Amino acid sequence: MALPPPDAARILLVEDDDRLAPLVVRHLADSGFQVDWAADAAAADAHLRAHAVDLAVLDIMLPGEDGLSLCRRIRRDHDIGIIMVTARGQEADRIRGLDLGADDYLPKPYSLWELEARAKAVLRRCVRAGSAQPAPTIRQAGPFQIDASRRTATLHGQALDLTRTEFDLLARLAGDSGRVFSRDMLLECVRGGETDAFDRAVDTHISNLRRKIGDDPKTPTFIRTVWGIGYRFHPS
Amino acid sequence: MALPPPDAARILLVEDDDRLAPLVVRHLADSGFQVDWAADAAAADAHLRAHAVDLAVLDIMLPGEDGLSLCRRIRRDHDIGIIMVTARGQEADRIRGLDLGADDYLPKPYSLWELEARAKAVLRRCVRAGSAQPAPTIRQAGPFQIDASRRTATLHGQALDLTRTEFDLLARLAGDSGRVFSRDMLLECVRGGETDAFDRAVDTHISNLRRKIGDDPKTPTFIRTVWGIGYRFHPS
DNA sequence: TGCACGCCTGACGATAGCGTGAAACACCCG
DNA sequence: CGGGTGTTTCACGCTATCGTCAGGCGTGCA
Repeated sequence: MALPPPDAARILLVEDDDRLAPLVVRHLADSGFQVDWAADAAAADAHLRAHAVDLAVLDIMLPGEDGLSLCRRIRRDHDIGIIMVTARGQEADRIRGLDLGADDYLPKPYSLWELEARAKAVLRRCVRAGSAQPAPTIRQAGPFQIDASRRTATLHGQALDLTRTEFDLLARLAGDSGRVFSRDMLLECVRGGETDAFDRAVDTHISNLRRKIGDDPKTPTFIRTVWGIGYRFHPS
Repeated sequence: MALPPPDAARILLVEDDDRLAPLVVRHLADSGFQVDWAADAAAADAHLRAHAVDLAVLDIMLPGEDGLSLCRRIRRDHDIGIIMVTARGQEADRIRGLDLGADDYLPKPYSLWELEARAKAVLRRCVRAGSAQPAPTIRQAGPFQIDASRRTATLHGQALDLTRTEFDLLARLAGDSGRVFSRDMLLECVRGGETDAFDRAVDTHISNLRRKIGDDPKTPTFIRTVWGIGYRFHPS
């Protein structure tokens, strides 16, 4: 196993399965990360207090305190990326994980390659954006160009006629390509926190938005449904 | 952040560093410039095609196409000032030798005041050199001509009889074509921040202004309503 | 002091856009 | 393959928002 470079991103894997964890550690380490492994929430907490970490990969199912409340606490106390890992058939948990501030989620079983790719994506976003999220006034996302101060969006140079909500949704999604957003997160972004609307209203806006940008909902190119979770934007 | 004056020079910052860029934008805006921020060359290109810009500040290190070829293309296609920002001091000499047509060079790290000073210097030179440049206080926006110092406005050469507020509104809106202004922003720049008027008062002035410039409120050409947000000026 | 002008406000339709429910459809899991 | 759950879409009622008008008020000027 190659020694990671001194400036390698530091990942903390929180996973109680002691057959799986060493494999993950090994793979991520081979990919150039500096990886530590905690088997439960208490160990993770202790490690986070003692060491700098850039990204936490949390299994939801943990002995003792579960990954959800750990996620919430990490998000509150540390400025790091979070990827939640969940066993299949835990839709509610997955959804809540995102709302607790996870940057991405990964259903089990996942390929190590997939985890590596997502870890890199999240780290890229974290390093560049930090916790604050200043957005360029002009942003290019694939064939889209989104101008925040003018509230205009173009696709292949063609101006889009979007409503307020549609524009806000597109700007939020495209502003963080690849990141998964739950409906509640999107609602909050779009309505500024206080609204009593059902999160299903987001579906309607996404539907309208897809129609306006010519995205076939059966095989969407840009705005992709993450089943049971929400939506993510894909620039290509 | 203070709103820049309507006749402010327009700067396009092309910088991919999400931590640095907002600081620069903020500082330049506070210095009285109108600033837009593009995170990569593609976004910058698109913006330059669509909007008037007086000065581009380019980072050499950009994702995708680098700042050097972007600089060359801007120099070829647009008659605007260019300041290149280089990552390291020694590169500045090399860049200078390449003669890409930049008007000035700034090595990183630079102070915001230094950038501000150089921007002003370059803009001064551009204004002096370009014979086609209108006098500083007079701005052309589509068929409108707005003279800030004399506080007069003409449409197709025909003088408009505007009240003080109407003129300020028109000057502010037309001074940054396409940009969306909320009623609060408009109120603030018209009343200088000290007023307790309802933002709906803006609607009345817009209504009166539209009548005077012959803009049908159902299908406005120049002053367009952005539903739920505010207003924007469109020169065509 | 009286008048003219411009600004603000409140009221009143008109309407764009939003949220909701229902129905059709797609997807996951056993 | 079938049940259950999540998603897409549609039409419709509702609300927030907008455009306009008339009236009151302050200000500047003659």
